[in-house]
Amino acid sequence: MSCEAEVERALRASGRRFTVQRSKILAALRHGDGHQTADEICARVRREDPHAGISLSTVYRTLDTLKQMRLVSDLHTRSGTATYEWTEQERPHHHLVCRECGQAVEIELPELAAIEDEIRTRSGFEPDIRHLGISGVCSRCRGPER
Amino acid sequence: MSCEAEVERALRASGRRFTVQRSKILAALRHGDGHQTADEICARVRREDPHAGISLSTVYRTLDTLKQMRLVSDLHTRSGTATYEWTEQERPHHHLVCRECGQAVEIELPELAAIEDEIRTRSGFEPDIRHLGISGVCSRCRGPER
DNA sequence: GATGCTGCTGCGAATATTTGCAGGAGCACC
DNA sequence: GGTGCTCCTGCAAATATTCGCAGCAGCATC
Repeated sequence: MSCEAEVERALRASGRRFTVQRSKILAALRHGDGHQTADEICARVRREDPHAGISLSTVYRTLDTLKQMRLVSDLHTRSGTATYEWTEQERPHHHLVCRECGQAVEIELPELAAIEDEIRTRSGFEPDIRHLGISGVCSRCRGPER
Repeated sequence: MSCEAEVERALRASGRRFTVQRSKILAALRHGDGHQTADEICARVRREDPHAGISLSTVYRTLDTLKQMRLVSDLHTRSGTATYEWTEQERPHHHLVCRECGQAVEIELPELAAIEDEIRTRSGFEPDIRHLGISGVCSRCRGPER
């Protein structure tokens, strides 16, 4: 899913439309450095194409759509602002979010595949564990105490 | 941690204070049926004690504090409003949140303990996987399609 | 039981996010 | 290339959540 055409196909396949705005948001998502807020995405779109303004609502709505299509995942840290990132299908990863300092670190957890199977078998729910936000305390914040 | 006195002790131990407001929010959290929004908690406090009003900011702030103390966990579904619940330390559980209909179902996943160890060993991060929101598609929403 | 330090609260304002509605624009079909 | 059906967008308003600040209230200490 590295090419815009594929996203377009996916959108069409689910009865959605491929619009100029969506295309631009897509580009912004992929040109960005991973974790961007809705506001940043909006600003980036405007920067890359100063003429075509785009409304923040549209950014939120598009992100929501892409989230439902699993092309984008979001992360709520303690900062009060959610960040979004393009889901690299090649390398799923998760985030360890420190409860103390709010820092988020990436980690890969291939072991989770087994849990997915477990859920699928036990409840009929089709889980999508490709981007968890796991809370806890990072080693730096734990350090001084113990 | 079923008794108010214990929470009081935990608060004190971390240099925080045990206030009337916190006590009431605590009660509301435990008298409620599990998943309440900040607004509902605020309303419940006011209902149980019409005299002492309590501000919504305080509810949010207290929830944040309790979250940091791991006594409360939150869940963001697609509805745009977060819900909070008292963390039953006796029976950790997780939520399967359907991407289509937004419904959240509880599930127990003791297998996650192994993943916690894995994270701890590999990164020094002390994870707290006691209440995950796992997104996916529930069996009901999957049903009609296939 | 008075005092002082500092965390907590309430309030209002600032942000973040969602939603209703009317008009515009994809896209399938002719 | 025109038509119609819907989905999508922009805007503004509604909600949800956080934050700054001044005053109040725990709690430790005397």
